[in-house]
Amino acid sequence: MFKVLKKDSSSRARLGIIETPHGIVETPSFVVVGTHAKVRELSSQDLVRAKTQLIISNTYHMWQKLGDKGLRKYPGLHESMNWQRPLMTDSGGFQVFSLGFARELGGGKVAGKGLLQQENTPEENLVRITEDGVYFKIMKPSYSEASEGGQFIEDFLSPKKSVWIQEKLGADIILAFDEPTSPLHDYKYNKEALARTHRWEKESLKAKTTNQKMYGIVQGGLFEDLRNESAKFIGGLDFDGFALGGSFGSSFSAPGGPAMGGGGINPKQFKELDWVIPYLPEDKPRHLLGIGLVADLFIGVSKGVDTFDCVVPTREGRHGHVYIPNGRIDLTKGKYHRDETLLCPECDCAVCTVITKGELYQLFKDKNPRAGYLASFHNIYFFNNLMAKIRQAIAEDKFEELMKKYVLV
RNA sequence: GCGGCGGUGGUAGAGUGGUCAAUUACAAGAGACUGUAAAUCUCUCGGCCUUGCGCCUACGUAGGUUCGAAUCCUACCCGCCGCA
Repeated sequence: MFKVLKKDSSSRARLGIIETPHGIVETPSFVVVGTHAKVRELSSQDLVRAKTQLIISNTYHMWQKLGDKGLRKYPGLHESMNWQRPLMTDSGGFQVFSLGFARELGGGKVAGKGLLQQENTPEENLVRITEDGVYFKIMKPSYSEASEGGQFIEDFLSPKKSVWIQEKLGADIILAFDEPTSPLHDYKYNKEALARTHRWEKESLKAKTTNQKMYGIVQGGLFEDLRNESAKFIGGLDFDGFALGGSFGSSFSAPGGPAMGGGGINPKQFKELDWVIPYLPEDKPRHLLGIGLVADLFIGVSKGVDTFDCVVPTREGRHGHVYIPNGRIDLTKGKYHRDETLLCPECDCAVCTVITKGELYQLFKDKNPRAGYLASFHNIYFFNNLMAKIRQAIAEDKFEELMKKYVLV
């Protein structure tokens, strides 16, 4: 399924190919997030034009959307999305965190960073974790009506159920069901959660009845010995690939080096990767879950990560932020009102060659959906293209050189 | 000309004696966003500064009543509507 074509001489970076029934993925690669069987704003044609190789959709959300009945007669993500290229699905494990402790404790999975509303306004934890699986508190029939009547029900997601759903969705690569913890959780809780996650992952593997490829997920939070233990345990199971999940230290999310408008970062700080990757089999792909700012991508690659998924290019694009070679610009700022320069002159994507910053500014001000569409398109292209540059650099033994431009001190 | 209604911060529009520098929305400014309940969320938004529940100037203009007025009274100016 996975072939390493070349290893970088100065780092753990590697060039590879993931083979799937729907084609290959050249790695290192960025994975575009299409949670609801749709990358927001973009058509599958757009995604191809933006050099997308692999899309990740979500088990929990598709399950909520379709129900068990709908899933039984679902034609599969490939057909539904009109995407005949590689696909993967997340197991729903992340929602155990994002709808649970992320709401209750505040903050995101990267230490010191928040999901939205990081202020001290604890929200209701919608998740009840048991040893066998997770109960999600759902407002039905719709969120808006729920506030009046308070019609809540609980839906139960277990490793077995997650795998069942993922088999109905039919992605090429599926993920084991896990429980990510918050950076705010202590050692004791992480240890308990890790034991649970390890058991759930074994159950996930056992529950699989198709020939879809399944990745195991390494957890362990911010604790070295737990990460080690998890990498050894999960790495020793018969998964087709491995994902790194859960919470990460605050070194992630740094703006990067001068090329990205930051002061440079120290790769030694990204310890969670060093703790884990040496214990994972060399001949299987490694995916870093939900991480993907530009600096993170470079550091991840240098430490041996093959694929990354992240909502940043699409979400921030919709919010008016566009990634360019020397950082990020906010197109909703008044200074772009009459800016007649192309969005990103160095970029050869379908948007940048045509539209100016001023035009995009106006579209954002008009709340024209086209604004988010164009910005998302460019961002995805930018991320995919950056990964292509990284692959080329590894092939030409110039990875370190390229990384210096973007992230190093 | 007479009568009625109304003139509030960038805009719209609340407030009809004290808790009003004034609800709210929009606009504007700043920030956040990492396996997407996220085309979302947070903060600022009269001026000044020692950023205090501080000082000053403000609810068409000018006076007045009152301990106290965006709120009541008088005159004037302006706008809309009706009648001549």
